[in-house]
Amino acid sequence: MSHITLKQLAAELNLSISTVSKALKDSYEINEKTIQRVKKLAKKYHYRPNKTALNLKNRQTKTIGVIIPNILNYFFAKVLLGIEQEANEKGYQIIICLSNNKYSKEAESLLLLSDGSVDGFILSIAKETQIQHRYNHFEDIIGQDYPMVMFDRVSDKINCDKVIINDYDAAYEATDFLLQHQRKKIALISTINDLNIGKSRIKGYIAALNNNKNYKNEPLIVEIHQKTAYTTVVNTLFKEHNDIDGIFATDNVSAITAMKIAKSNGYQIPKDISVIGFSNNKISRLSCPPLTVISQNALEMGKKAASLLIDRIATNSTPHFTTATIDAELIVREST
Amino acid sequence: MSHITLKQLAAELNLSISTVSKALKDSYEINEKTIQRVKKLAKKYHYRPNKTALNLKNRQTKTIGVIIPNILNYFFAKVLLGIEQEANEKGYQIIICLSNNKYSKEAESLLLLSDGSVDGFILSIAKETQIQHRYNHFEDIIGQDYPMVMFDRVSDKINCDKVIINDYDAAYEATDFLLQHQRKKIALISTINDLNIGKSRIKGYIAALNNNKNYKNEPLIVEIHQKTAYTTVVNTLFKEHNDIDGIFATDNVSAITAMKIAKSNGYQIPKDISVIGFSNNKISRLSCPPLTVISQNALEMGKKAASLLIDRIATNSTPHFTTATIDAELIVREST
DNA sequence: GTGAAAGCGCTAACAC
DNA sequence: GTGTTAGCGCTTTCAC
Repeated sequence: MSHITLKQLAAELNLSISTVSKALKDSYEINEKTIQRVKKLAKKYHYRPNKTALNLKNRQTKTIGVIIPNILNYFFAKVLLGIEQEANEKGYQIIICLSNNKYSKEAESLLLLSDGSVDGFILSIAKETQIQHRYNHFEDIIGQDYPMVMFDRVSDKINCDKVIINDYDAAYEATDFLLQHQRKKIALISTINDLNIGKSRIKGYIAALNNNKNYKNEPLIVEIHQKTAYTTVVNTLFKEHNDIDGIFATDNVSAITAMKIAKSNGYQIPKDISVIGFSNNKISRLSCPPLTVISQNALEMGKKAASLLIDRIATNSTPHFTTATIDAELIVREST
Repeated sequence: MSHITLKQLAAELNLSISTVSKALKDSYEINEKTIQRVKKLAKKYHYRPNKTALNLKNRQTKTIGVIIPNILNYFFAKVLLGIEQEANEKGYQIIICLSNNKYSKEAESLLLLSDGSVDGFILSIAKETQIQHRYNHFEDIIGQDYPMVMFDRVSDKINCDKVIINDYDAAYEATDFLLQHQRKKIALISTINDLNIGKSRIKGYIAALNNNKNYKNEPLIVEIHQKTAYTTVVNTLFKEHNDIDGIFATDNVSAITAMKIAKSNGYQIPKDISVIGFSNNKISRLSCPPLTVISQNALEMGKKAASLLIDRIATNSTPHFTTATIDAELIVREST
């Protein structure tokens, strides 16, 4: 990190700094021989323009701040992959902050990076933030004219570009798929009831049931609030409703836990009970049986978020914000 | 991003820039009343010192470049989590690049960030890089005096700080555990034979077998080279060796595939066959039966890597590099 | 064809 | 107690 500077090159060449700078850019002003001399020495010392100096001069960093609730979650990891690909292609770097679903960490990250460290933000709202409806930190950032794109977990309250999937439609489709397969009692298991996306999925589930004339049962919704509670909650569900023949879970840990318990209770999958999960991650492919899921197309979401942000950075004037919807997709495997 | 500057504050207050700067820092030189006036206005405009300007002035970025082979891999994601935690605590930000196990992307990332964008690097070598033994890009970076810490997939050829687990010992322990449970024919399945860590794990496996006087069989090592080949390779293994009663896999997809095939062939787990995987990830906890694994303590690795790097950045002189070994741990579940 | 100077936003040594 | 100046490394306008 003892980088050579224009100043040092200029001194060694007995030229001025500006001449060296121009020579390196093949300026028409500079004598061809000088250009060669300069380039030769620059090469020798592996000269590269200092990024920080350029950032200061250009008043931009070509860097995007990405704030993600949980990097161990396959969905978020894959969105990040998409963001990184698109950003790199457009010449941007990614600074990553992990909110761990905490409001405080999210707010702090936003604050730390809003000192000119980045040109804009891509984020998905932390669970705690969404539960507490504390959006002031987002408003602050937008108030400072930082471009911002929210994905997946977004909020109506915030005015910015967004990338989402249609959770309502996806849940509707999943539920309807179960109905098409003559399922008579379908339960929904959700760990994310506090989130807007969780609420949309419930609505889609209910709508699908209501729109089906042959379906006789009431919606049956089970909430899981603690990581430790999966097994007990699902056990209770099976105990109280031993005629369940379909499960739609808003996450795969729930779905797979349900399959395990169903199997241990003697159900055959998918003969006696069908199960659909959410997110096309590794567990869904490796579970037994492999799990039918709603795939959110996380890579596309990431790419779209990045391209929206970069466009916004380029033309920071436009007043109209867009909400892009990425198609979700039912991937049918052996659990249905 | 229309940040207010000292200059603007100074103009509005009819003071000089340096007075404003000092006032904001409670300098003893400045009149208390002036300090208050300055602070009030600064607060009003939410003044924050421009990070880029500070970086230029201080000749450091307080940013670490992290280059990771695959963010969808739970192990790497968790290491990243550890790096982020430690780095944030010490006031550093993380720029992330994903090499996708490609040499070209790894080299390019290193190049892009070595223009003063970061103060140092943390990375795990891309698979392709390790297969091709192309380490010139690392040497370049070190030659430029950039501090660098490698974790998990490291190379003897490169002189820098490292954080690893003892793959040999871990594999030895896993194999020995199977031997203690009277397993008579233990196979090793590896997807990472090209990697140094893969080779160490094989050595540990072989050593454990050799040191056990009662073990009669030869080491039985199966390599998987393509993502599509898991099922066929494992099927062949079972066909050729129907007396296998133990499997140690260097990754969990192999381990779980093996369990699936074993089950479908009528084996009971762990009665007829025991299986051990590598990495304490979600799949290992949710598989049926839950998989016994070697846990690499990824979070600790990340933290250690970050703290090593930050120490190195602080005192860039020291000539001696350390290799920290993080304890791996056998987590026993129901597959053994 | 080359160089001086200003400026990006900030800090700090040094005047006054 | 306040201001001037130089400098971090670079680009670019304007002189010569």
